[in-house]
Amino acid sequence: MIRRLSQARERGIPEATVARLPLYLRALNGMAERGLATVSSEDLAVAAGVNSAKLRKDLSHLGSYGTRGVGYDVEYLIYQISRELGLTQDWAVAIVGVGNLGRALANYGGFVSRGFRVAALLDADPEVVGDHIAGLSVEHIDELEAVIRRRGVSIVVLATPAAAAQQVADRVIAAGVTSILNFAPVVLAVPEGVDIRKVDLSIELQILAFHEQRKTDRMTGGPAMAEEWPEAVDL
Amino acid sequence: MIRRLSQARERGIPEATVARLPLYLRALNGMAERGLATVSSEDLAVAAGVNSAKLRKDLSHLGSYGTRGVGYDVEYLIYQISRELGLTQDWAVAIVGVGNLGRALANYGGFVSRGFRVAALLDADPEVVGDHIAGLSVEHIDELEAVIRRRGVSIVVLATPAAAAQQVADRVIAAGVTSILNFAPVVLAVPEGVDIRKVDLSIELQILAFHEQRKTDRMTGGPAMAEEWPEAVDL
DNA sequence: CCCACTTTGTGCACCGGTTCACAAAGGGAC
DNA sequence: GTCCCTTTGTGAACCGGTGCACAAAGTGGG
Ligand SMILES: NC(=O)c1ccc[n+]([C@@H]2O[C@H](COP(=O)([O-])OP(=O)(O)OC[C@H]3O[C@@H](n4cnc5c(N)ncnc54)[C@H](O)[C@@H]3O)[C@@H](O)[C@H]2O)c1
Ligand SMILES: NC(=O)c1ccc[n+]([C@@H]2O[C@H](COP(=O)([O-])OP(=O)(O)OC[C@H]3O[C@@H](n4cnc5c(N)ncnc54)[C@H](O)[C@@H]3O)[C@@H](O)[C@H]2O)c1
Repeated sequence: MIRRLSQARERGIPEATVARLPLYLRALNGMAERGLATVSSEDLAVAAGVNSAKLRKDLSHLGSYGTRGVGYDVEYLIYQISRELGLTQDWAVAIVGVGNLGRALANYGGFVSRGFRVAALLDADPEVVGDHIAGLSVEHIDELEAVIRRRGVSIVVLATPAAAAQQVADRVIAAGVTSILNFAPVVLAVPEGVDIRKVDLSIELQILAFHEQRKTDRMTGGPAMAEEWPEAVDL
Repeated sequence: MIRRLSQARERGIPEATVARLPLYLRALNGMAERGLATVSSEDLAVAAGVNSAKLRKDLSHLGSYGTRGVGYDVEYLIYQISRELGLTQDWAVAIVGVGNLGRALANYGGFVSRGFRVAALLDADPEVVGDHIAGLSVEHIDELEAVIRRRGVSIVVLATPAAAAQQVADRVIAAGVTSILNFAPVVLAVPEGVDIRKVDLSIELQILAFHEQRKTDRMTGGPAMAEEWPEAVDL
């Protein structure tokens, strides 16, 4: 029986599933706070905003933790998902680039709570170095490698200007970090084995604008059916 | 010939393509600045960090703008992508919730440049209302509907605490907005026809942690092959 | 102990998206 | 005008992911 479970979990959870686990975890935490002991896939799916079959399939990748006819034990599922995501240990995060965004991130309490700890703030600007933010003193970028080593930093958040991001990423990777969350609007080139995730406000807005345009086009009849666009367009 | 193009563009660009167009646009802008007149799919693909076949297929959804044997005209392609994304008009954006994050966003110059204009800042805290940020005065949330109407706001950025997000979203949607960029860590329930995009720092970090754990597991031999997990785990 | 009811876990068909590989198209040299 | 070279645009195979639908498993009541 343990055999069957091991098989189910066979090295490798689909990427799409991994991306949803934090969502389930958040919904479950809400339920735990409200004192629910068990939850059905249907209810949890609604809370997480997904289809219940998808939810069950996702959870089945971790093992067989539900009880047919009953549902899932909330606390136990929280534990299993947390463990799968690696949230049972805590992760030291460094923020590089302490400007508008870097400060907001440093002051943000929301992620300190769940396994992540801001362990260092780094910046190149002598004006900024030494500032105290969220209980930390901003250190100089020259200290990067030393800080990463000393504090056991394993995840770096990049909040520098775009022009500096690649160069900082190179140093961070050379120092042994393999997980980077990048806010700078550049495509970072990184060696195999380094995970980059990017958050790009400007892209999100452009995607929204695209759909918004479609919606209003539809309203106003849109571009004519014939004569889709001008024969030639000068710039 | 126009017929064939119209057909290619037949109402509906794949979502995955839409999400990449801003990336191409950014790469193209860099090239235009460096004075390049034309670019091959291969070069542009490298700059955008994608496969060249994918890039060509993406662009083919907009029309047949390349020249075989030569490549794409940089300026013309910039224009076509901008137009497709709806960036030739400018979009009035309101930011609701002017705390740590809202301020960083308001001060951020990066997206004002490309078709987006921060037209209003709104907050519920009387302490914050009236503050001047990035040339705008923070207005009270009670003014929400009036401000949306008066300034022609069509995209709203939500940067309130999670607890307030749904309620603000409801009002914003009731006021006619159908495009929302949500930074609050909640699943928003919205009617059909409203586009929500979310940016969730905490989820990004959790995904990184998952992979980071896998990497270090691999190093240290990982969880034993047999006895995958304890028979029972108390909480 | 058995039956009716609930809910999980998953086989399977389907779908959007990716990638390969190549025919078709255009440019430039002579 | 012809030939060769480059590069696009796309057909087709493939792949990961989704959602339906249902058998299997477990619960609770009588
Ligand atoms: N502020 C936002 O809302 C926002 C939104 C989306 C994206 N971004 C992106 O995030 C990044 C930061 O934005 P911001 O508004 O905080 O910019 P900012 O200019 O306010 O801050 C950047 C900080 O990085 C520091 N820095 C510069 N070079 C450095 C280096 N080599 N090493 C270490 N630190 C260095 C600067 O001293 C500064 O403190 C930018 O790339 C921006 O495009 C910002
Ligand atoms: N700061 C970050 O780096 C960060 C990162 C990720 C996610 N977030 C999320 O973004 C949101 C904002 O974060 P923050 O750090 O800026 O929080 P914050 O508390 O600094 O700011 C929130 C602001 O929203 C205002 N507000 C509260 N209720 C409101 C309402 N009903 N209408 C209008 N305004 C209202 C508050 O007055 C406050 O000014 C939160 O949901 C947070 O979880 C923040």
